Amino acid sequence: MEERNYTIRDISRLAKVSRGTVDRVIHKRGKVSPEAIEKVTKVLKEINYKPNLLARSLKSHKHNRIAAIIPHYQEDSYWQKCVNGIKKGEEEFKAFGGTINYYTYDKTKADYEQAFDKVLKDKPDAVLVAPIYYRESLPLFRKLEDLDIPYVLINTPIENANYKSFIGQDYWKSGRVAAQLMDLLLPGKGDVLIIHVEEDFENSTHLHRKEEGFRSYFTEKNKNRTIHTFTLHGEPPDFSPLQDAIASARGMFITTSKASVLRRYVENEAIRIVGYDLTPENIEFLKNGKIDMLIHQNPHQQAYDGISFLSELLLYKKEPEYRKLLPIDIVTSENVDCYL
Amino acid sequence: MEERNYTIRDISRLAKVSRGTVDRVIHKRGKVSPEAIEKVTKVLKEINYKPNLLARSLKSHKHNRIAAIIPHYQEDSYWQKCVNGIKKGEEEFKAFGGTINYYTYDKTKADYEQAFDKVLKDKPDAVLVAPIYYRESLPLFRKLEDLDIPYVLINTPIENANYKSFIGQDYWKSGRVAAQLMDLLLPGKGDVLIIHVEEDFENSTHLHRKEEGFRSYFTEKNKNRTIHTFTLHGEPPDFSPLQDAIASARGMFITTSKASVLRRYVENEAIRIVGYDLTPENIEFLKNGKIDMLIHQNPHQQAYDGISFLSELLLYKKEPEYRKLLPIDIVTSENVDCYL
DNA sequence: GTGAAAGCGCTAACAT
DNA sequence: ATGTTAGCGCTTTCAC
Repeated sequence: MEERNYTIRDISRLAKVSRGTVDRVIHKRGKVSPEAIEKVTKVLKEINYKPNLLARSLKSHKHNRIAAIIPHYQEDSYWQKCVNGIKKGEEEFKAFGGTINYYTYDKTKADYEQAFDKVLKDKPDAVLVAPIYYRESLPLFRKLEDLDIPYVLINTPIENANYKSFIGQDYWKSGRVAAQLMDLLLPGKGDVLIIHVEEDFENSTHLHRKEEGFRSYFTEKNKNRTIHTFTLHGEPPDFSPLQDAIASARGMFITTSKASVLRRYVENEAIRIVGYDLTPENIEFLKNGKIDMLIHQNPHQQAYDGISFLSELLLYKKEPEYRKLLPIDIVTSENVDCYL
Repeated sequence: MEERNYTIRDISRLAKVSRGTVDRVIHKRGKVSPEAIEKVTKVLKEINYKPNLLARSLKSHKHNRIAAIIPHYQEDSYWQKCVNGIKKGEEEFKAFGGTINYYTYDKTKADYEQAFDKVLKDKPDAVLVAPIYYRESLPLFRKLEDLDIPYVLINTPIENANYKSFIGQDYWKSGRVAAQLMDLLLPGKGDVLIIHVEEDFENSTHLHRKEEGFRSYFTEKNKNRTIHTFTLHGEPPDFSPLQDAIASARGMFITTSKASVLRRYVENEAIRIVGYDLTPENIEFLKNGKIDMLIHQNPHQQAYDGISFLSELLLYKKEPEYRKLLPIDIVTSENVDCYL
């Protein structure tokens, strides 16, 4: 039981080499004879050496800077929660001598690219990014890679990028979950609408995946429901495309956080609504029964995990999980409070 | 932006005293002249000093030991998950030079007390405990307090104890959630049974609270359903008390992890079942539709958080949250995978 | 009451 | 190729 942790000094004694050599072997910095390498690695294995991370990072104590690139959050409760998660991580990161700089972007591609450029100029030690634009992201990521700056993605996965970690949800599965809930809410039959409220729908792969998941559930279970898809644009959205379909529909699956907006538009009180995200208005409607179910994407946790991963990477050189898929939380009026 | 962190040395220079004096002031260890105290505190305020936690804990590197007191887990998937959570925390804790010792107890009070005694003899630096016995716990906790050993509770809250933190669920609320789900699963009418499978029901306050929450939902919503409660004993449980009620019941709420056991007993395939915990058999039945919904108590997270809290307390003297209530996760066949 | 100095474990620069 | 050593920031012991 008395398993004191071995130190570099212990290893050097056991392997009968100097501390410097041990360090060189551990970090593969070369200039070591094969025999020495062998002796040291042997000891390393035998004792199952775990370096003292505290000491390691104390030594290399440079003032680490993380850049966080996220959409403007002042008027957006989803991204506000994300910022809260970052702030929570920042607290801890600060105590170890780091800082986080925020680079927010207006929801336009140009602004996104501009924010990114600023980051590239500032050369931080690591980057956390919520990249809502797919196509535009890849070339920007390449630049980070050229500068050897590690980066972590949250919320939106971008394929073919060499990020250290992606933290978010399996969107296809979340669509399946939504379908199951809808099915439960509408026993028997009843038409359902899938509604995307998003300007740049083509470029929003995650919404496509939600829809695919949703439809796959009914296909697989051989439930024949009529399902129509609509994409709405504008702020506030132009509802006219819905006009005809809404009369016969008994349920709506809203793939963005706009469930409450649709709820206000639709007069039929009995229509069942499943949506995403715990925005204040969504919560209000959930509590008074006007929205039935919400799926929680946990922006707070995503951001916090992202910062944690990066701090551990910078401080202790600990490699993060490549993909962290957060659970697909089902939220009702009864359990909503514990997700806030 | 160039906010380098100040060090003790900086402060000593600014206040024109020695590093030792600065340290004595910071830690209020006395033997300092009033003038020195004043000079130092003034500087401290001006620069908003944040000690480098890394260095602090590197120095005071005593080999920290945490004791984990939990029920035997070899044949119990719930407590196995708890152990996994501890193990995950242990990984990190080890890297900072700590160890965790396990003290498991057979599900009897005597064994619980015995395990506790062993802990008291070993005098660890901190204790994580899952105290399934209410009445027996308090005097044992007092002994920890006498020894000034901080302890954290998971799973079961014990009132009037001076624990550093409780991590678990709001059981009353989880009963409410179960009720809402049951209501959704049984549109309109249908009798429901509440079933406790527990030897020492009287001493299990958390089960009472689940029942209260469950009933309160229906009362509050003015849904008049017939609800009967049964408590089963024995291993395997003696089902005879159920015999009469089961024929007319359309739903069962099982307050422990034994949903699958009841599922196997009841012949009526159509009966709706809401239970707790992701045991392998529960998961199997959930996936093939024989159980409808499960509530996840997240033992893994509870344990992990508990260890994290204690390590941070020991390493950095960081006080944990007094109560951390984990979300009441609703689990269905579609989202179960992301909770595993 | 105060200051000087050693040392926690690891890293990297500098000798050899 | 290998060994030695200074030093990261903090704490604590030991002189004074």
